Amino acid sequence: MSDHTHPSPAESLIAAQGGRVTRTRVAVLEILLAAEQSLTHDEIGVALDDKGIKHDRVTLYRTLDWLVESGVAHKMAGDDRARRFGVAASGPHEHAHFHCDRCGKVVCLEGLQPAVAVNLPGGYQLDRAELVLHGACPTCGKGA
Amino acid sequence: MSDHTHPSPAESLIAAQGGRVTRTRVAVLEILLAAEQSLTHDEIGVALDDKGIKHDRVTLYRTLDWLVESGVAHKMAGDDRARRFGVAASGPHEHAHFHCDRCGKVVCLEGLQPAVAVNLPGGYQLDRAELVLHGACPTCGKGA
DNA sequence: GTCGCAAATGCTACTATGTTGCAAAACTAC
DNA sequence: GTAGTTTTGCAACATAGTAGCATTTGCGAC
Repeated sequence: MSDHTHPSPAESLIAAQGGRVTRTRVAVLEILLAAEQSLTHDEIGVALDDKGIKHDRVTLYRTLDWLVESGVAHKMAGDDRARRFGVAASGPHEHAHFHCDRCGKVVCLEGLQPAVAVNLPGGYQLDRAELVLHGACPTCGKGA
Repeated sequence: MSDHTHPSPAESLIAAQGGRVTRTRVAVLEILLAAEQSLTHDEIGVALDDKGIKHDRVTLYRTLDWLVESGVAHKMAGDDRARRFGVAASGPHEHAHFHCDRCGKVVCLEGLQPAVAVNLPGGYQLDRAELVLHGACPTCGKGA
């Protein structure tokens, strides 16, 4: 489908993970890269429709799963039962999330990881910390 | 069912919220109070069976919902799609959670709230912070 | 004590989210 | 172009949570 004059960043990112460059993966990754906030399966599916990319619900799940396993994307459980996905930027998992309680959007706050120098009680072994901030995003905070 | 010689802490806690003292609510709250970790609907349902309390799945959902709305309990989204519930101790929402990546259990770490002196980028209004620590709990950490 | 009312329960059915298995199609290497 | 493996698409299934409504039950009034 793709002629050799398409060196898009999404394609090379997928190829670097040792995966096949398919139209679905490229489209999904481009959507994730363009989005400033974490997206649900449903939102990505709609964006896929806008692009005119034929897709299946299951394929989308598997594609997202592959992206997460490859370390390209990251998934997180929101307030409801829908998981959200976003591109994992430079750092590994070391970034915080901001959840707007009004519009429900979730944005990734890169480059800020507080000192989680918590005094753990027993023999707890800390591996990584996940910080979720709740409040109002700039858009919603301005209106109210 | 209950004679007036039953001044259990769970009963009085429910009554203090202006709710009716039913066997289901009392039993659920006692289970939550006795549990050291957050429980899923399913786990609470099993515990309810052990107590011999007849219950319905929907009733359990509504009971937990009521407890959360009353401020007695708090709910949180875990790694999978199952929400977990625990009793909200002294503090409001100001406590961290520890998630064991091996056994999947979630415990509430009371009395530790790190300095979330995060420099928020735009006009974000911080309301509250939720900290989830990942790693191994004492039981799992010892075994491996 | 018992009567009545509102809250809570229990049931069925339904929606939403995510998963599994397998055949067909597409991507990559040769 | 052909072969081989991955990925997709479809259908069915599994799990988590919700909605509506009739019945029961706690609780106050009488």
